[in-house]
Amino acid sequence: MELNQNIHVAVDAIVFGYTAGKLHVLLIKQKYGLLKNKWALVGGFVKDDESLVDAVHRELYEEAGIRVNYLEQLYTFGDALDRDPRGRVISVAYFALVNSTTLELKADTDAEDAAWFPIDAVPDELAFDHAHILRTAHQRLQSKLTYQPVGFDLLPERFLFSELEHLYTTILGKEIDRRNFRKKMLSFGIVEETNEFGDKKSGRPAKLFTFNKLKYNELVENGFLFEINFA
Amino acid sequence: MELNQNIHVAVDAIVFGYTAGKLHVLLIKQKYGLLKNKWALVGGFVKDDESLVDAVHRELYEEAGIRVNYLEQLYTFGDALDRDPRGRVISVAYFALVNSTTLELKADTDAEDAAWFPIDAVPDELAFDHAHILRTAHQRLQSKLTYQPVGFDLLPERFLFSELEHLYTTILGKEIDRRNFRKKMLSFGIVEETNEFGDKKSGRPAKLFTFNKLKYNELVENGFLFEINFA
DNA sequence: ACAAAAGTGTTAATCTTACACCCATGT
DNA sequence: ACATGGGTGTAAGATTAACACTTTTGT
Repeated sequence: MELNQNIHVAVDAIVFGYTAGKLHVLLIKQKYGLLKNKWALVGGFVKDDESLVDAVHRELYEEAGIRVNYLEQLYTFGDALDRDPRGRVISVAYFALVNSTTLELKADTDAEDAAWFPIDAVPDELAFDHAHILRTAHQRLQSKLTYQPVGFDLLPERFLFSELEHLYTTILGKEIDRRNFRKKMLSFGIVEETNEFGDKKSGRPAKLFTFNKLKYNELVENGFLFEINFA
Repeated sequence: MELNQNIHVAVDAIVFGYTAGKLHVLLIKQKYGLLKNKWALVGGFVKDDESLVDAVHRELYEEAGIRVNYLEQLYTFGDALDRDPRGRVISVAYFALVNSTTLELKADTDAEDAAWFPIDAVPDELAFDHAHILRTAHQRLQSKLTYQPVGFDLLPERFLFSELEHLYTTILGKEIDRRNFRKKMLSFGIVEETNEFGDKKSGRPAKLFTFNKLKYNELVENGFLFEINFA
């Protein structure tokens, strides 16, 4: 095309994981460039013959060696002309969730290091406008939690009800009535009791539950809306 | 930057207006190129030194001579590599609303013609993947209507309650209980009665109402959530 | 026996739904 | 007087919110 445009297109992924009862985010320490040694979101330039999602998956794999559980486009950051010191770059940001069982990471070419940070302990200064992007993603997660069953994508396939409860209270930063929460969540019919028990240090043994995604999709077809709120 | 990337960045705007009791969308007849004479959304390439929103406003002004009332980023379309026959182009799509009082249009350089189409009578074949983008935007409008007071951006500053009612039923394609709708809408305290009357052909004269945006913003600060649903 | 977390019901208050008649104007 | 759309209240049903004690296990 003869058009003389000099704008570059990147993708960035905000990957959330829930481990040790805390929300974590995946960051990469920059290996080269002006921002060397700063922490940044996983991301990079899109190839000419590659779709945006493919680019995200590629970067996630190359830079951190992970496959995500949930991925959706978040927002395209392209209003600040100087958001990248190397030139005009717009970033299509994606929001991703991984379930905490395998948080294995392998550092690779583009990254000196990849690590999970608790959301309340990310480095003060992130590269580019990534602090801003992260804030946006965190808000999206919070609101999404109430009207889409994304919490399950952060938990292992089998989980304790108390873990689910705790995930909600931690991420939303709100207290919750255990009885009402359980009643409401079970009333949807998308969370099922297994007959296994989780292993815990103390207290009464607790059953493991699973999320029935097929059932959920089926209900959605018929106009079901997931919604979980509490004062 | 030495990076050799050959991806172009465009913006497109889906502009909705509500006139004559119907939802309309703004389209432009292509003047040049392979898609000459096809109808398309307002849009074009982003300049190197221009933010994305600025690009949208510029295109809206250049191609249709309008200023919009509400604008938000919708989605970035960049997965189909062949969505634009001219090369690899990703489009950051914006969702816009204009209030129906002034739907003046002036055609200009990039467009042979600009016109409003009723949403249920858009041309069968739109340029690029614009039919798809339009569908996405239409869904966004429908869902947004229920949890954000965007309906007011489609109406004149002073409007009849029946117009508001009608806007909801038309756009959502649902029936509605007039009494319950009015009660709920008024209960928020963001719609105010003026002491003027609208002019109508027949029936009892009806008061004009206004949307108090300041009040709404104030309420939102304090955690208010607009929500309007009906079976 | 005690510490720790799991599991479980009821009631009051609020919100939602369904429903129909009178009112003010123009013709 | 009649046609047209505007304006209004109430009661039943559904949902949400508030609240505390018993159970099962490990130590």
